[in-house]
Formats: sequence, structure tokens, C-alpha cells
Amino acid sequence: MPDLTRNAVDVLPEGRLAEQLSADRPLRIKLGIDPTTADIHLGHTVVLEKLSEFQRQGHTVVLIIGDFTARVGDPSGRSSTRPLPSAEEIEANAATYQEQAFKLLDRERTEVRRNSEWLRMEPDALLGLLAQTTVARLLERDDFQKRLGAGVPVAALELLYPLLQGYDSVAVEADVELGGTDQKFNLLFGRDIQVAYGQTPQSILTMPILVGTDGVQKMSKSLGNYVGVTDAPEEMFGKLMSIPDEAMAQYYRLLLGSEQPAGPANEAKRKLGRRIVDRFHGEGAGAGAEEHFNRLFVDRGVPDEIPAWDIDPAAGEEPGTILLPQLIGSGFELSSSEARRLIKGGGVKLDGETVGPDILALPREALAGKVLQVGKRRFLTLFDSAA
RNA sequence: GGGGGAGUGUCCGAGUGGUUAAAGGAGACGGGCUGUAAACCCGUUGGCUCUGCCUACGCAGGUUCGAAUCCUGCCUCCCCCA
Repeated sequence: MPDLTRNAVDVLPEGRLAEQLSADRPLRIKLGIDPTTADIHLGHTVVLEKLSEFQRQGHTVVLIIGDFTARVGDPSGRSSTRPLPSAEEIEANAATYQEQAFKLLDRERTEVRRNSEWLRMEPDALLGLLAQTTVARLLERDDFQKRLGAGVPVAALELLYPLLQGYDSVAVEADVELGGTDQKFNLLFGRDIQVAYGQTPQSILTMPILVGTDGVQKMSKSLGNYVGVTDAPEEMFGKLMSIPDEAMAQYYRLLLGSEQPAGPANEAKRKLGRRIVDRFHGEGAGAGAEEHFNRLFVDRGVPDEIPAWDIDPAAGEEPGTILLPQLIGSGFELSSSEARRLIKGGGVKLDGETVGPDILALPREALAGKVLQVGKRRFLTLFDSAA
């Protein structure tokens, strides 16, 4: 039987999980995710993967979509108050989160709940919950201490977060709760809340935080260093190839559960890319994505599928000419000033040939049917709807 | 309730009446090198109908030939005391 604590950072209290596991009954394993952004990324999957391991050993996963807590803002690991998403955003994200989570979890053995079910409680009940702790206790956490020390504000709402998350554990009667290491305070706090409500406290297990594609900061959507589980295969492979070599070992360990193979870093990284793409897009998708990658970046060719773009709307005043800044701007969602600078900087190519720095307009015939390229990775096939 | 401080471009952060679209850094983007790694080098980094025009230093007014810089009001935020 595989070791469920593999890769875990904290498994608390000492020895408790082993006891629970030996009791020979299915445990209720809780994970809460707040739908604050549109997509689940690889960072989330580290914990989801662990959850799946529990599941494979017959335990029940309780996945909590934190549609209510998303409105409060988890202070965990934050150096400033989190910007709160709108109700619409939360709703939209909540809808897609579970689908994404099921890329890793077994539907049959997963209970999905939204915490607005029980957190949208009567004021009396809320007071009852608030009565369970003290401000000193809430302020103990390291992230608050740092912020208080640095004079960075702590929103009153944030103070409530651990109480609410803890109450989730009460509501679903969790035996074990998982989370990233940044969740340690919240997870432990949940134990106290459970005791206050007469339940046996959960044990907790924390997993390391995956570093983002920049190799420095934790993976997060807002930092733009993430690989989304819904990213297209090519995109996913490309992003994985761009991670720093030093981050690779961690990716292997946390995402694939294996050690980085010996040998050239480039080889190992390609393998990482293939395996992860396969996982989310099906066997063979990784190889396809790699081919695409090779064509694009190794052979410096053009991708097999390039979106078409109509040049006509960029027609200039002189008959028969197309204004390049306008064309590039609209085609690649850049401002025309940006496009102008790109041309000047030699970053624009037509059928592989760099467009001269002073060329701001070209005859329609010179553009229709050609491939317009900006930088290394953005392409459009041009056509002329007026022709 | 009282006192103090702050709001500048994606972010950090200079600038306290005159080439200031606003130093510097980070980030990002483009080019070179390459393994879309790292390191390094170069360039760009408000918008546009681009040899010029427009918008911009929390908001609204005002003083001035001229303001991010001075004045008035407002808004927001932070800290301390109570």
C-alpha cells in the first residue's frame, strides 16, 4: 500500500492519521477550494493528486467549493488583503471548478458541496461561531503578524476566514483535511472549531506549494506564472518547457510523484511536458504537443493551424494599401502604437521575412495569403475579404 | 473624538513652478545567443488618423505666461493616541 504521507510536509497531530487509517473505515477527506479565479492550475493539482490517492484507497473525498469563503478572502500567505471577486465571477468559476477537479478525482467517490449551503447562516448562529475564539488567537498567524508589524492593513473580514473554514469541517464532519503548507493555520484552527461543536478533531496534512513557471514565486493565476489544467496541449507543453531547470525536480516530485530522471535537462523537461500533457489531455497528446513545439521553436517553422485574419478593415486611405500598425494591432490585440514599435524593432515578419523598420503600409496584394508573425509565437494567415 | 502621514505610468519609486510623456529599478515585450532554461548583450515600454496631435502624476476647481510641483474643497488609504 502506497504511503499516503509521501511528499507531505506536515501530518498532524503526530501519529493520528495512522490511527485513523488503521480503523478500517472509509475516512472523510476534506479539501476546500475558493473559486476566486477562472481555472484550476497545476499548483492546485498537487493537493488534488494527494486527494486522489486517498480516494484510491477507498476513502471519501469531500470537495468544498468555497463560494461563500471566496467572498471573505483567505489571508493565508498573503502580504496584503486579497481583492475580492464579484458574485458573478464566483458563480461562474464555481461552475467550472468541479469539472476541472474531476480531471483528477473519481466522481464516484467524491462529494461536492458548496459552503454557502451552511455558511449563509442566521446571525445567532454566526455569533455562536464567533464566540468560539479570541482575537489573540486569530491574530497569532504568521501572515497577520508580518502585516501588523509592517503596518499593512488586515481587513476585519480576513479575521473571520479561519472560523468559516473551520466550520466547513464541522458541516461535513471531516476526518482529515488537506491543503497547501500555507493553509496550516486554517487547517489546525478547524480542529478547535470541531471540538467546540462536539466533534472529533480532524487530522491535517499539508502539501508543498508548487513554484510557478518563473521558478521563483508560488504558482498563481494573478502572477501569470501558472499552467492551467484546461490549457491547450501545445500551450501546456510550451509553458512547462519554459520553467527554469531548478524547478524541474520539484515538478517531477509533486506532479508526477517521481524523481527527475538523470541525463540532459532538456530531455527531462520534455518528458515532464509530455507526461503532464498526457495526463490532462489523454495519452498521446503530449507527443503531439511536443511535435508542435519542435516545429515552432526548434525548426523555427510555423504552426500547423493558424487563425485567419481579414486585412480589409485595416485599409488605408490610399487605395489598395493596408496600414500595418492597424492590422497588427487589431489582429494581435495590441495598440497600434505597440504594433508600430514592434515593426521598428524588427519583431514583425511576413512569410518569415522581417518587415523593414520604416514600412507602415503595404499593398493589399503583398499581404493577402501571407503569414503574419509577431515575435516568436504569434501567427495569423492573412486574407482579403474585399478581393 | 484628537494628532500625524500618504495618494505619480503595469508595479516599486524619484521628482516640490519651466525641454517632464515625467529619473531609476522591477516586470513585460521585441532582437541576438539558446534547450521558449539560466546567464549575458541590445532595443522598446500612455494613446492616436504619428515629422504632429491628444491624454496623463487621487477627484474638482483656482493662482500663473507656465503646475505632478502653489492655493481651496472633496474622496480614498495608512499610522499613532483615546
